[in-house]
Amino acid sequence: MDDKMMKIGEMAQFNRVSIPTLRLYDKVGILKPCYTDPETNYRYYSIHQKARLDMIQYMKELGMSLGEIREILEKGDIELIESTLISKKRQAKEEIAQLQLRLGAISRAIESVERFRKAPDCGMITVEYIPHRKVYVMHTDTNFYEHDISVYEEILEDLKENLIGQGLPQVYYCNAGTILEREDFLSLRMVSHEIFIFVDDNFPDHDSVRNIDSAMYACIYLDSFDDEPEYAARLLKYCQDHNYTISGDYICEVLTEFNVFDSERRSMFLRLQVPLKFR
Amino acid sequence: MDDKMMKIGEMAQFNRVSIPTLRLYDKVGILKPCYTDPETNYRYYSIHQKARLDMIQYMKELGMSLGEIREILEKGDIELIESTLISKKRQAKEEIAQLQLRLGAISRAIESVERFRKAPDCGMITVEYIPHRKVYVMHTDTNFYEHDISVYEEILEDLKENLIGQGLPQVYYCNAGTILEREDFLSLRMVSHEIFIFVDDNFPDHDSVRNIDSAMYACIYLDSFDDEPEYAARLLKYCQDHNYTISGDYICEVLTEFNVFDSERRSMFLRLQVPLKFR
DNA sequence: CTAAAACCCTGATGCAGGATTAGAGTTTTT
DNA sequence: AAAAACTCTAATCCTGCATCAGGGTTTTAG
Repeated sequence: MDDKMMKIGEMAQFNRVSIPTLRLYDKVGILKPCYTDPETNYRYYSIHQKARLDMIQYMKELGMSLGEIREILEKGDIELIESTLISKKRQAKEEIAQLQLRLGAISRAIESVERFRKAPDCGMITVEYIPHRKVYVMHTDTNFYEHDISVYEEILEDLKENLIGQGLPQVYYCNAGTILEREDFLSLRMVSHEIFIFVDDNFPDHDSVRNIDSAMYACIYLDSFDDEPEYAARLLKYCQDHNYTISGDYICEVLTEFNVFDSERRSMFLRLQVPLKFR
Repeated sequence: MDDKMMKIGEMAQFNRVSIPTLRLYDKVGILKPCYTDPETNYRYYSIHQKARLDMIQYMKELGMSLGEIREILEKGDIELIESTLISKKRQAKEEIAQLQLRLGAISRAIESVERFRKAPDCGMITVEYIPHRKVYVMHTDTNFYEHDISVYEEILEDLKENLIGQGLPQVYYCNAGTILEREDFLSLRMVSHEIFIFVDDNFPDHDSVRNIDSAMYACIYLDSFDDEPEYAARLLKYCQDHNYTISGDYICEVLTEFNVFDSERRSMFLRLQVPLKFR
């Protein structure tokens, strides 16, 4: 015989797999040693079995589970091979798409952290240019300014449900905010029935998607939802003192939200803002 | 108290997670219920804990493990958050790259199956146009035509090692082949010291990478390595009978290789080919 | 030839992030 | 008060191995 029998260690080294792996493959039945000593249970492999091991490794690289590999090897059916490959292709595409979304989300999170580190002090008022943004808006029956935090949590949960219902990845859920109509802000009536989250520019257009035009904004920074009415009033006073013309709706934007510092409540960093029109 | 205490079931439903998940989060210490009845061990959650659960889910979507999440939640350190995010970003990119390669490999495998299904009979001779191809070549000291299959297996293993050494994904390993110099083929000397595999067109250029120009080829199909010399002779005779001018090296190309049909040896589908020059 | 080194065996456990189930206790509804 | 609905702990399962522990086998060195 030209068949040089190899013990499991040689076989493993020859194919750059581990010994436990070969034993596992034996157990699940995808690569049985061509001879097993009935006395000692030692496994002996033939050089020809390398071909099969190659095939197994190749199929694994294609993303197949050992179960799928076994099925294919058992049936040896070309149709099954093809249908499995096609399903693996779809799967790989889906995973890539998922990871792309994740990557985007991570990048936004990193940006958010950066913003947090360089955030101005609470109460600081600025006038700054804010580029175009896109938001996904949900209308609510209740005015959450009238209620306590638990209502806000519920509404947020509704928004999440809404998004998932649209088949959108939850990963967009990060920075939520609210919108107050211009007139309400001007008279400091804290009444809002709109909650939103920011979405990518390439987010598909939709009834619930609203574009917020770029503009100069008067902004005030704060770090708690509870203080919003007070800070909104300060912002309004600032605009009046400077004779600025408020040209659109008021936005309460959650810049960052790290629930890591306080296990009890949300700890946030907010920016209240109103668009201005000059001349 | 405006704190409505929720039992685990309500909390789970409210946040669309499973009950075992909440229990797990309790156990690993990333989300402890705000009150646990010491008599019954019932867990009671506050609505405010939703924020933290949101954060956990968000971090999970970013690809963090529960251990990493715990670390972040425990330390609440912005530096740690940022470094974790950055490492997750790198990780996600790597995974995407891996999946892209897999996707390409799957597509090639599907093509290979297609080719197998529509393959001509053994012994069929054709003259066909074959587009440009790129191969990764390895030179060998031994002439594997002189030896039996085990030497071929070893050389193949060397090739694999070679590829991995280059940092190339093993997934390219699929269709190998051999090259015979023109003169050797003309006198039917089966002597080859070159084994290769096909690589993508965008594979980086390299000493070992060789381009095979597009051309018309005389081809013969067969399904076993053992018959190669006989079929090579038939191919040569065919070319001579038709007065074709052989313009380059002979290639033995493995079209498909399914080690699923025969657990003992490689079962393949081969195409022997020589480029022709007309006029 | 014998002792030591190197190998091999089975079977158990661990990893991650839960799902599922069993058996027993608790709360809520009828 | 009984039944239904809920909760508890603890165990087991999933994947694809890695890593023991405890005990046999083969090979090599002296």
